[in-house]
Amino acid sequence: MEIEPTYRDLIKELKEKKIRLSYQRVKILDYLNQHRTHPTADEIYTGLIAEIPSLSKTTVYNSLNSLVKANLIQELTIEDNENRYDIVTETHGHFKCEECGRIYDFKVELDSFNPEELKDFQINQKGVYFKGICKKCLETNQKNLQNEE
Amino acid sequence: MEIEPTYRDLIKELKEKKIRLSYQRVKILDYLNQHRTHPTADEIYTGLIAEIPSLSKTTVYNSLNSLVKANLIQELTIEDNENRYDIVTETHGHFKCEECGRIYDFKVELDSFNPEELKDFQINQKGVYFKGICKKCLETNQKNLQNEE
DNA sequence: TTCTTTATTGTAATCATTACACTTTATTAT
DNA sequence: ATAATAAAGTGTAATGATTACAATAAAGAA
Ligand SMILES: [Mn+2]
Ligand SMILES: [Mn+2]
Ligand SMILES: [Zn+2]
Ligand SMILES: [Zn+2]
Repeated sequence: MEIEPTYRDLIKELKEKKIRLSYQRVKILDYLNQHRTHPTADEIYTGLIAEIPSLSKTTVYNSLNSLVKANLIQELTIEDNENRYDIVTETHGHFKCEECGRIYDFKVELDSFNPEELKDFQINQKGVYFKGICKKCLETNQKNLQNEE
Repeated sequence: MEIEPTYRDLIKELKEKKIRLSYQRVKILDYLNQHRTHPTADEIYTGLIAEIPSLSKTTVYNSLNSLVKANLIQELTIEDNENRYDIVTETHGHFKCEECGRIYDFKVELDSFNPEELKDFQINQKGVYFKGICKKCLETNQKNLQNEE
């Protein structure tokens, strides 16, 4: 696979971490870049299997773990039964709708937030997860109520 | 099991939700009240099996789910492979040490924080999870380095 | 007590993720 | 370029937390 020049230094950095940017991994990265829905490993697998018939689900898991370790992507643990992946590695909040399951991004300023209780702690990662019902679902519910009358 | 008078109104509220405060559930609640370490279902089971030899792990899971639904306890999803439980239901932050696994509480003021992106969303729950290395582990690491010299 | 509902228990099933052994591909040395 | 070495991909089996299910027990209502 031809690699664009802009990726040169990235690849170099990965080489130092001994993480190769293989065909499969680039495709997974590309999928995450085009699908900003915070997909699961299974969704990524299903989305790529047509284009890469040889793809193994194990490869998806292995690749995602490598990419997380290289800090190219972020792993989200919102529900206990599924990990999700995000190509945006900067700290931001995630809202999961308990009705439709969609996950929304929102801005959160946490750089300046260092709680007293964690003084002298080394903080590596900050996660903010909200749950509730999204605007779309609230509107749908409202319409259904009106139709029932 | 004899129930203390202070629980009277609580039990009434639970009755309305059709959730009975059985012997096992009270014991689980009591365990969570005495062990503020955010234990897993398995840790609760192991901690109670000596006192309640008939206890089933399924009961622990069922009870925890009922207590969460009744909002008597809170479910924490920090890592994907284990849910943890907290008798403190007020919103607060959790720090998980990546070295020793301990989970620390910290204060977080989120009542006033309503991100622009979630305008018109119904927010039911706010979770804040930090990860890193705790003070104890950092100090231990430091000592080990000194001894190696 | 008798009827009805809810809870407990043990076992089997589920399902996301990982372990493992093998093959393929990429990198390095000769 | 060829051979040797290291990393990655693949398929299948294992793992492990959680849930489903059916039978039994306990609690509440009548
Ligand atoms: Mn995101
Ligand atoms: Mn807590
Ligand atoms: Zn929704
Ligand atoms: Zn620690």
